[in-house]
Amino acid sequence: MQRRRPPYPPLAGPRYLGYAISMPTATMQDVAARAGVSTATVSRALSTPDILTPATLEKVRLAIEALNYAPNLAGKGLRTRRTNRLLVTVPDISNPFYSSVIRGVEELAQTAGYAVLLGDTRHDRDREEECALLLRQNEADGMILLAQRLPQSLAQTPPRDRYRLPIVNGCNFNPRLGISTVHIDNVTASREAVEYLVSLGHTRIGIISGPSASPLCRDRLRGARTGGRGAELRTATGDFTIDSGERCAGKLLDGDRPPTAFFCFSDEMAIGVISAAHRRGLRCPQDVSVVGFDDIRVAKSFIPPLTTIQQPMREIGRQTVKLMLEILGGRVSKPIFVTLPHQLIIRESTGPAPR
Amino acid sequence: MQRRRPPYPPLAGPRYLGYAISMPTATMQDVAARAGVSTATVSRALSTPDILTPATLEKVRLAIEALNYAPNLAGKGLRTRRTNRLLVTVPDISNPFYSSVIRGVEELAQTAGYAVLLGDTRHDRDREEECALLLRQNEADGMILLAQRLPQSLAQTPPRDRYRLPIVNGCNFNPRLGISTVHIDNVTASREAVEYLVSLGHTRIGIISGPSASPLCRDRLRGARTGGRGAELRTATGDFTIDSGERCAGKLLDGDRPPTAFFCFSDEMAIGVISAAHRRGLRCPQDVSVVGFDDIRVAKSFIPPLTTIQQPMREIGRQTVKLMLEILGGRVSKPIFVTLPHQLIIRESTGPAPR
DNA sequence: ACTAACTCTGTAATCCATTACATAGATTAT
DNA sequence: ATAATCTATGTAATGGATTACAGAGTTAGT
Repeated sequence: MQRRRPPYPPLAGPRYLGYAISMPTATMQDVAARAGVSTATVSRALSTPDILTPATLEKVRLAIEALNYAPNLAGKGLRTRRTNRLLVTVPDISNPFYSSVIRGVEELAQTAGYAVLLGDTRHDRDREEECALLLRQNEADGMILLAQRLPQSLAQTPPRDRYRLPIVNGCNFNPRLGISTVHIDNVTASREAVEYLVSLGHTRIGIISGPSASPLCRDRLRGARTGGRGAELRTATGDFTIDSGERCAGKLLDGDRPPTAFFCFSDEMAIGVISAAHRRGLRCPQDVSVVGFDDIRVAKSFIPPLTTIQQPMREIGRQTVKLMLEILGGRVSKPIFVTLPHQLIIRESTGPAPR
Repeated sequence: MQRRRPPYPPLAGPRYLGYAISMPTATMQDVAARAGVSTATVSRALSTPDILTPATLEKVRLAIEALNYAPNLAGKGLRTRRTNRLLVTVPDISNPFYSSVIRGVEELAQTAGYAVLLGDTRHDRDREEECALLLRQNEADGMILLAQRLPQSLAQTPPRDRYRLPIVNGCNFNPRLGISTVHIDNVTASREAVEYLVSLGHTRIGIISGPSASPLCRDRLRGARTGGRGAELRTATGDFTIDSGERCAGKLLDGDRPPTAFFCFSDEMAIGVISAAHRRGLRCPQDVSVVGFDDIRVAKSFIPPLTTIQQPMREIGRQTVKLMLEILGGRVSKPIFVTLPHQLIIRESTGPAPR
């Protein structure tokens, strides 16, 4: 394919080295020239083929084929002010809960023609702000927040207008923020988990929480307290990882009047708790009962299989995208709160309290 | 901030709804106007501040501040032909091995000023091709392949020129492809794992492999065969998930002369194997020994803690990015193969063969 | 047969930032 | 003092695609 000679000297910088050899990218102009039509027609052939004469369409099709043309999305995005990209922020991508949610996000995003930009914030506030900046720089059409904290820049918009922002929150439900959310009923779920432990006769229960700043954890704590009224609750704060679960459990188990049951805000922490107990010669569920949260893949194959609160992780991801599409389509006139069902799955990590 | 009135009617389409209220995006022209300079100067203030007079720089700084300006990356990318984005394809983001590698990718990419585009291919070939298309559409500067198969479009470039393509392969090492790779020595690692089982006295060993198409699995099979010479090897093919491990183990355990030891190509499959064994009343390691692969987070806290081949997952991710940066910088003149160290970690899921 | 109403394409402005080249003003050299 | 050399900025072309508007060619209406 011939490149038109630019009447003005092109950039001196190196052109895409890789492409130079393998994939000389044809532009729409090249296609237009080869098909003997204008670029407008080529553009229409791609976006609104029906309004073209079949003969014209065919000419364009052939030229596209011959040149192996693929539209440059930067050019398109510049003009349309759409990137067809969604930014997803997570505190830790290697956490199986988040990676499952992301899978759901990816699935629906892809179907809707969006690519997914990943922002692993590593629990770092600066990194969260950087991600928010990406949104302002038009790197993405919208942002799905799975990370705990909200970007500072959000604060500039008054709460009652925030529903219009292309921002959807996953998991952390806080109606006062005014942004749409997809979540489960954390209060009820936690209450049920602790009630179940109480019903097994446990009177000293350890609660392994997550970062206390997040609404999610506050809700779960509230639910746990309601469910555990009458029982003796001891709380420790982890960060959802196995290691933190192990650490927290260690602290409680080595203390005075150790709990006979634990309710953990993630399955990974539950695994850490069981592991810590195991190391101390305590068997699960005979000596300690453990309830997790999420029902990650490994939960049902762990030994013992974990009793846990199941969250529809993939569905949470899908629904955040669905909400986002509604917002981007301008079809939303108030914040929308989607509550998905959870379920207490009773397996073998829980049993009657030791007498 | 005043918007200049366009001499030509702007697009009718809806402007970014979300932004309309909260973040009216200033352009470089707005900044230039406010600072009383040209856009060229604003651009220079951002990219080469030293060549400007301190006074000018300050004027621009103030204007940027006042307008809360953030450069539009689409415009920038269009001109510079750089996106500062890297595409990473994975067969399954919810697989903890891949999500850990991605974490490493994210880390270094971010440091180098790149954003990460995620392509979860779900083991689907069409989806892989779609990702490859993204590269041609200038959605990303380079592609890091963690997915098994190589995109069809790669075949168009002769192998000896492929090192220039902005494509780096993670894990799947195949020198004949001609593209740079980061990997461990899968042959040796597998040999060591099986040799270790043999040294424990096991003579019937089950090998739980992954998709046989991938070079990675072929290498590991080869190593396993070398290490298991003399022993009786039985192979089953899974897809790295817990469920497939369970299924494969079931098949071998329920068959004739069941293995007393298993070597699995992923920790998740190892967990599946132990779970399947457990269901059949077989204890690990007393009745069956199991060796996994990867050393994912849960490995050391599983019960029993898994004996496994440790891969430096984060480092693999980081190194792929490092390689990519070299390629994008044009500093590479032949394919580069990086072999990172692995280590057999002996924990408690392996023991002497039952007599 | 002649105008009105459509259809299909083309022309050119536009999105935003970058940068080659031009130029005004300041500095140094002779 | 005059020419030569720098420095700091501005002007305007450019990247690639989209689309409002204009215009040529058809078809339909009276």
